[in-house]
Amino acid sequence: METMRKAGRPRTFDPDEALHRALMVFWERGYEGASMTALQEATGLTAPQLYRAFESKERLFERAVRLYQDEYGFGLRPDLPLTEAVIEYLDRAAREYTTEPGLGCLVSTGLLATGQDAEAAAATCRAERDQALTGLRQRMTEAVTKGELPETADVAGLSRTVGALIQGMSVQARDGAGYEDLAHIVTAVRTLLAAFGPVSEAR
Amino acid sequence: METMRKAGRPRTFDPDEALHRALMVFWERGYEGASMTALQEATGLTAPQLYRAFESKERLFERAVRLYQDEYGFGLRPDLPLTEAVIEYLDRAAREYTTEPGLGCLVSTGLLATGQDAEAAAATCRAERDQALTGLRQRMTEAVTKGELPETADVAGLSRTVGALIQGMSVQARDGAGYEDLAHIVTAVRTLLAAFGPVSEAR
DNA sequence: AGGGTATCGTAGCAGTCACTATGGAAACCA
DNA sequence: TGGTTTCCATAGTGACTGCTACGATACCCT
Repeated sequence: METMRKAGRPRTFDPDEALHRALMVFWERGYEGASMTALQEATGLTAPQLYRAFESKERLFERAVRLYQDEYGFGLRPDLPLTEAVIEYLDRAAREYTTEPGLGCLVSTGLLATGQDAEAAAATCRAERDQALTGLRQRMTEAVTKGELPETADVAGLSRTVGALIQGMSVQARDGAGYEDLAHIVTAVRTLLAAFGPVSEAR
Repeated sequence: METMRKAGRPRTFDPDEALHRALMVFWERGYEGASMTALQEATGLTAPQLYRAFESKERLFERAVRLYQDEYGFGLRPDLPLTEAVIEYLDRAAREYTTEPGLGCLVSTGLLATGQDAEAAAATCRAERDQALTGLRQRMTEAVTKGELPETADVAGLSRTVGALIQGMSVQARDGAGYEDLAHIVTAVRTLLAAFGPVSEAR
């Protein structure tokens, strides 16, 4: 399916590629730390080009976050039993956060404290974090109804705990931790969860 | 012990109070988000007053972080058995991060991604986080030699895990979580650790 | 009283921020 | 070919950034 030809002078650049490069800058430096001039240099574009294609720095950031979620985002695998899914989730985070750019998670540690001018961008990240947390909680309530977890299980607590671990791993990845460092966390959690192995397999 | 009287026109303000108010601004908005004008307004001081007293924005931030650690910082209580100390630590974090300003931990979530001009301030926070992690690890190696933990215990893993939980709790506090929310994490961890209760009490 | 010293308030520094006005150029359709 | 549309590149915009020169002022010590 070909994109409809439109009138007017055609673009001389690929917006998707520009967005990807902008994402990398945001990922590395955060929203406030990524100046428009830095974004221009990284994309090889002029300011008007960026603004015509993405409207504003905030919108560009929103698009970048969406691209990040599409390209690098992940969640609990639905095809695994809950405890295994949690372990796989944490291990995947340990791997993803420490490989390639090694900058942790853009959403988790991207935008936490800012000036009031970046309020909208901060809200974008906050919403994304809330959504991730909600996803965890939903999966766990499912697990209770499926009998994977006992009725007495503290769903809110477990989901927030896993979320906190992910976010903390992102912080540590930003501080230079490698996979082998974060993998220790995964094994520690595995050991802790192993004590509940019989529970997770009982119905 | 009186502070030595010195020559020159005396200060018309209390540097400690100014530092405290500056800390609050940094805490709320982060290093980059806290503009000098915002700091001036919060302290009620002029720019030259701030600069004569604190040299630069970076040094002011360093001082603020040190004050933060003195005033709000905490660690594992050495007078408790390890597992209890961990629980107390997490519960205290849940309380501290969500009460008063409710902004989480300045160090954990203060400065993660920034432009290159804030590199020094970011290094300050990173060093502080490393130190916290080291403190946890030392306490746990002690616990192994004391027999509180088995020789096979993964000290690096446990310390990083507790650190990650703390950092994650700070993120969630910034996102608006209250004590009751974070307390769920504490109880979840307590439940998980309870499975190892016999271990922590065996020698 | 007068020198030494460190503060004061006013005013403004150069540089960067995100963003845009403007006129020409390259595609479309009639 | 003319009209329309959308892009291009150049060159800025005002507002804000962290920071400081400057002359006056208020304390100490001799």
